[in-house]
Amino acid sequence: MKAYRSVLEWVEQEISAGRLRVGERLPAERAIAQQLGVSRTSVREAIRVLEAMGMARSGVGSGPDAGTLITADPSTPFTSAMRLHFATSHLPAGDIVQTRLLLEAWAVEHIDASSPFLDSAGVLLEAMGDPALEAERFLELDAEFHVALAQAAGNVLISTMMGSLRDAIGQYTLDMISNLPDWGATADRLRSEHHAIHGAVLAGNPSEASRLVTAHIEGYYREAGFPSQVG
Amino acid sequence: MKAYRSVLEWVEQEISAGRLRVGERLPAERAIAQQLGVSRTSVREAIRVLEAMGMARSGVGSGPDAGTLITADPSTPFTSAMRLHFATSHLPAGDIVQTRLLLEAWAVEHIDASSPFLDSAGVLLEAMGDPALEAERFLELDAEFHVALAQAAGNVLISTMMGSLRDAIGQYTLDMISNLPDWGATADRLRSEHHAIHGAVLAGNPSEASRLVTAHIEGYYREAGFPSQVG
DNA sequence: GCTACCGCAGTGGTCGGACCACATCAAGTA
DNA sequence: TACTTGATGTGGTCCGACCACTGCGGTAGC
Repeated sequence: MKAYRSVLEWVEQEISAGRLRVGERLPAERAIAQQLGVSRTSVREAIRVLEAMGMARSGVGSGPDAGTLITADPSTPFTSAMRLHFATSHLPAGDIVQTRLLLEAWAVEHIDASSPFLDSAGVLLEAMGDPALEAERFLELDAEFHVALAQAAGNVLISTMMGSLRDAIGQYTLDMISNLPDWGATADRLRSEHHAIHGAVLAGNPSEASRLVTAHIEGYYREAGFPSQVG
Repeated sequence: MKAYRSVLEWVEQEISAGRLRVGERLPAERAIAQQLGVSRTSVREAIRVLEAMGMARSGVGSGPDAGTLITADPSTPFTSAMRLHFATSHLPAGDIVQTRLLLEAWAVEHIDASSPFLDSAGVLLEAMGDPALEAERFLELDAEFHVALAQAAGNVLISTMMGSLRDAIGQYTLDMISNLPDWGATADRLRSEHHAIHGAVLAGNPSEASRLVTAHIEGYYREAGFPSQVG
């Protein structure tokens, strides 16, 4: 058993047993090392892993932001893992787009009409209306809009994965703009499609919203000449 | 910029540029440290993170298994991240089951009938036929069967996530057996449902397969008294 | 008495060096 | 020729040191 593994196990046990809770602080590195009979080096390696898992966040100094805090941010590992594996070319972009399509269609079909995230989506919609918007900024807002819709469905796992998928292929999607014959025209089309989706959700028509969002995403990638078949 | 972050960035750049490929070896820790002007400690912290991401595997000694190898195993980060976050109770089991349901229904609906994974699924089906099987072993084979089906759909991301979801709530699912009135009867029902799903897939009836697999999963959790509503 | 400053203490961040366990390979030896 | 043994290079672990940062409290100056 590697030393840093035993530290990870200890932390996981403490969390599972409820002795460590999200928002609380881990003991100081030197204290953990002494308690578990390992070196501070090994403790630090374990904390690095926890950090990569979105389970911890370290801060120097004293006071409320100091020490190592237990967090619960599932998006951290998803995003970075997806990005890295996408970089190895062992995770095809087509698979990512396909998955995004699946999650997103499900999400708009299961939206809670009273969710405050629907309002956030509306605000983003307005922000995207600005015709002077740069393509890059537009796509950022676009991504936020879609994630807001997913959040309105109330499944943290699905909305988290969706956001991470979008992040992983963000640069990729941006690069594809150059394949478009007329970005302005495309942006206009995306705007009206967004409003149609938002409208269908507000009108309580989930199946129509699902149909629209599927066509919306497929349409964009098709227009931009996405190399692999989706949907 | 933290030192170990710069090491991670360097590795990611090397991979993106194609100078490091999956299956190749990373330079020795001491060499990387010298090249990037950081301490070996920082290099090791970065490698720990890569390991947690399923991007590397370290081995001691000399020879083919020695050194740090670049790998591409997306299931590693998903599984451990999901397990940890599930442990914090910030990731509801209901969300996990719901997601699994979504992915699995999609998978059986998009199966490539010529995929060799369908044969693996058949073999697992036979193995599960043994009436002397322990419940724990049965559930393991069950999980493998479902993952095999997902693999037959050809989307690595979806099959990977499915396997990880199953792992994350594996212990949970196992504990739920004690809620069942009669495990033997349940196992028999699961067996026949598996055969029906497998049959529908082989018969080229994806929508029926999707319906069956949804009922299959929902039925099990409902019977075991799953606390939250699914589907 | 009040205020501004300064140092103390405790945190994570980084470093260099040391030693170990392990696996291979080549040189030396029987 | 066959076996032994040492050299070499890898990751695994530990230690001790020092730095940067932050908050708190005591202290000097007003």
